[in-house]
Amino acid sequence: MANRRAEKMEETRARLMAAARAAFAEKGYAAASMDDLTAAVGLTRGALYHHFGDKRGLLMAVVTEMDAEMAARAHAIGQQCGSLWDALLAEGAAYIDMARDPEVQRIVLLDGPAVLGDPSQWPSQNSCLQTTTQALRTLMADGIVRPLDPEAAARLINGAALNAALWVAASSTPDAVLPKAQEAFRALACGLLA
Amino acid sequence: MANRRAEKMEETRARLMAAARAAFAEKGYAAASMDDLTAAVGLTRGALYHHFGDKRGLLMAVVTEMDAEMAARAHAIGQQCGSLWDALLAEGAAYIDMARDPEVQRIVLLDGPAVLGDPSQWPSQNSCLQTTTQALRTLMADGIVRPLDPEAAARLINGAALNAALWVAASSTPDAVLPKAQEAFRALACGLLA
DNA sequence: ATCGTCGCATACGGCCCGTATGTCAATTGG
DNA sequence: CCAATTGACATACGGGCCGTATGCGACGAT
Repeated sequence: MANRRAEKMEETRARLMAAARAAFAEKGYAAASMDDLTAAVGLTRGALYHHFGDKRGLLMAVVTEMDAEMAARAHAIGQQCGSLWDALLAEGAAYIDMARDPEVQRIVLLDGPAVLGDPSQWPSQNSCLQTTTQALRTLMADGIVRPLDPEAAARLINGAALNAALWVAASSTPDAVLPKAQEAFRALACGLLA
Repeated sequence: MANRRAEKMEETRARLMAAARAAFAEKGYAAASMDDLTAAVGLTRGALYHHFGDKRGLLMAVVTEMDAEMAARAHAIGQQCGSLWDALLAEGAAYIDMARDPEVQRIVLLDGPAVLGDPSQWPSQNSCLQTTTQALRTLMADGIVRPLDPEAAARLINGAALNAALWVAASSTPDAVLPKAQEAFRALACGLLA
């Protein structure tokens, strides 16, 4: 069967992406050398260009993967809440929390937008944003949130959370700052209520 | 007098920064060639490294300049408002509006954070953030804004505005989207009121 | 068992950055 | 008024990295 070949191919692909996550997070996108990156998993640039086309393609693959992971995690946390509104708040808080991960911060929040452009136009469609928008739409229909453009509101909410996360992560005392950021986030979000 | 020499030096410095603003805005930081950039104003890389140390130093100088311009402009707009609260809202809206400028967007909002790190730790101290924080502190003392960490609230407000601006700028119909973004911003900000 | 396919390695050219060195004008001191 | 020095800027060099073109060897089809 042609299975053996495909399996191995998938494995090298996964190894390259894992190495990329580590290298991009540690050195930053620009300073990460493709030679070093591939050598770290016993391959060469040939494999990389075969799978991802170019350096940017590799970053896009990594960002898409991480974006999906973040969305899944936030969604799972939201599911555990009673009301949709509480779920929205919880997802925002979870988002802030996840951005404390240096890998997420550097790759998804800093280099991603700079290299790939506006997140809302990524192939992954920025899943976090999509779920938030949908939740807001429902909440507006139920009269819980005041009528606004759902996408605009989702954008601002996510933007606030994102910057809060950056602030927390860059702080010298992240654990002390985190609750302040989350409290301010909750206060801001209440501005959306009807 | 030693003046003549200093004047000429300042002029070349200004010419380099102007060329850098144009090149960084058009090509992006990574893709901007220092050879091309300096040649565009009739100089060589020698002048550049003499004045700014390295490529990053040039970006830092440009960002600092633009950041100061933005802060001054926002502050001027805020001054025209009757109440401090209105001023805060107006400054936020002005911030969103300014970020529609592709130069600001690319240099200050995208490449700046990616290359120089967290904006709140820039030498320019991100003047926008500073004024916002101070205004919030006063508003809290007056009981207009509910008690929160002023820096946290300022961070989130600015973050929301920033992302709104990116969204507007990346939109295919910026003029149609701008009012939606500004309305959503005002709604969010009301969450801070006591 | 042979041939084609393709995943991956190797080789090459070119761009760009940072530094070290050179040069010439302006300034200073006598 | 002139020589020495400073400093702004140009030129030259080395190294690294990316993208592409080419080569090879293994796996799968027939």
